[in-house]
Amino acid sequence: MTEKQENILNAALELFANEGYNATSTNKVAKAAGVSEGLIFRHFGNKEGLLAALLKVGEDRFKSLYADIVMESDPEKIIRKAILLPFQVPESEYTFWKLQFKLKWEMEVDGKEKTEPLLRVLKYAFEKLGYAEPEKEASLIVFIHEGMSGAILKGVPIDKQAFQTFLLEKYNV
Amino acid sequence: MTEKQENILNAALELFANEGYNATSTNKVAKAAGVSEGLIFRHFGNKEGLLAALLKVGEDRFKSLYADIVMESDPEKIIRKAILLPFQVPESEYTFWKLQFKLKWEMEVDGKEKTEPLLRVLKYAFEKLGYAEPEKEASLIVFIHEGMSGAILKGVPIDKQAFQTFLLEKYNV
DNA sequence: CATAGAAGTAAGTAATTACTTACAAATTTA
DNA sequence: TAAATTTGTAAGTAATTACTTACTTCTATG
Repeated sequence: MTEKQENILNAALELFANEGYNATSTNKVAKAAGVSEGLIFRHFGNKEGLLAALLKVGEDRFKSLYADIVMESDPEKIIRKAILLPFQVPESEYTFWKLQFKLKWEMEVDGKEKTEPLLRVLKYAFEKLGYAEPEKEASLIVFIHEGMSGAILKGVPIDKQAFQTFLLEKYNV
Repeated sequence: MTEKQENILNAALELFANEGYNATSTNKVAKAAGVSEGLIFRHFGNKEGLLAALLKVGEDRFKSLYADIVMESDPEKIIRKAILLPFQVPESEYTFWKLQFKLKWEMEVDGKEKTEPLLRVLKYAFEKLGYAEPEKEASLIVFIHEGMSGAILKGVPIDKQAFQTFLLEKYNV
């Protein structure tokens, strides 16, 4: 991974996440990266390849985000960790997650299968704790995640610390 | 509003909502509407004007959606109606709402001020009912709305009837 | 019915798009 | 150090883009 290659990826991430994939030309990316346009195609084949390279990095980020919680066995801790999840994303990664959310709507990158392991472990946790509707409780957590994270990433001002406490108390965890 | 004008609006709605605004050329809209491309510009000025015309229709739809709940004074009924809100959107309007969600991410159409009246009335209701954190409870409802509606509009299969009951019981309304 | 204005079209336009090609410089390998 | 490969660029390309122009057809009204 050369320096210019990283410049391209950084510029593309910034532009795709803020202006959108379709609204960002390869020309714009090249200029922002301080690189000739041809180099993008040399390294990534085509515009989609550039996006794919960006999303590849994301896979690991998803896994490391879910890893800790999926391996947990104590149901209360599972729910606690699940609730804490969106609050633990460092602000330095917001651009990346904004891209994730944007693509979910701009392209048909569903992300449905990405939340699937989280849903499964949450369902298990709610089951163990005797909730009447464990599957729906699990979905509800994910919906809250999506709604709240979407708002945060779009810049709606939220007292994250206070909201985190609010949710933890709601679920007694 | 002539017939061809409506054809343009219908075609644009369908294409913008499913393929995205930036990914849809005026040429594509014209062909889908069975109309010359020039007619789009005669009637709507430019591509943005076409989008604006589409969103104008939406304002009324927002208002009629919120009207019933904002005028309610009984706190329990407010919460009940707020929860029912997303479930009452007829499937025939899904394309329109998909466009709303898509634009929120594709352009910087925030929609923050659109949920503001709902937030206010919900905060009032939770206050009256003695909830400790009425403002956060209100936000939570909106987050659930956004997360759930997003999933539904993206085609994730959900038993809407069952989930509606689940939420109503959770809030005892 | 005459005529003005609105509705509609076909065939353009310049600019931008994603992508290529031909070639040079840097770096690795033998 | 010579050869091969990789990294990089400048200047293209054809296709597509949003939008215009010049013109014709419809439709309402005095």
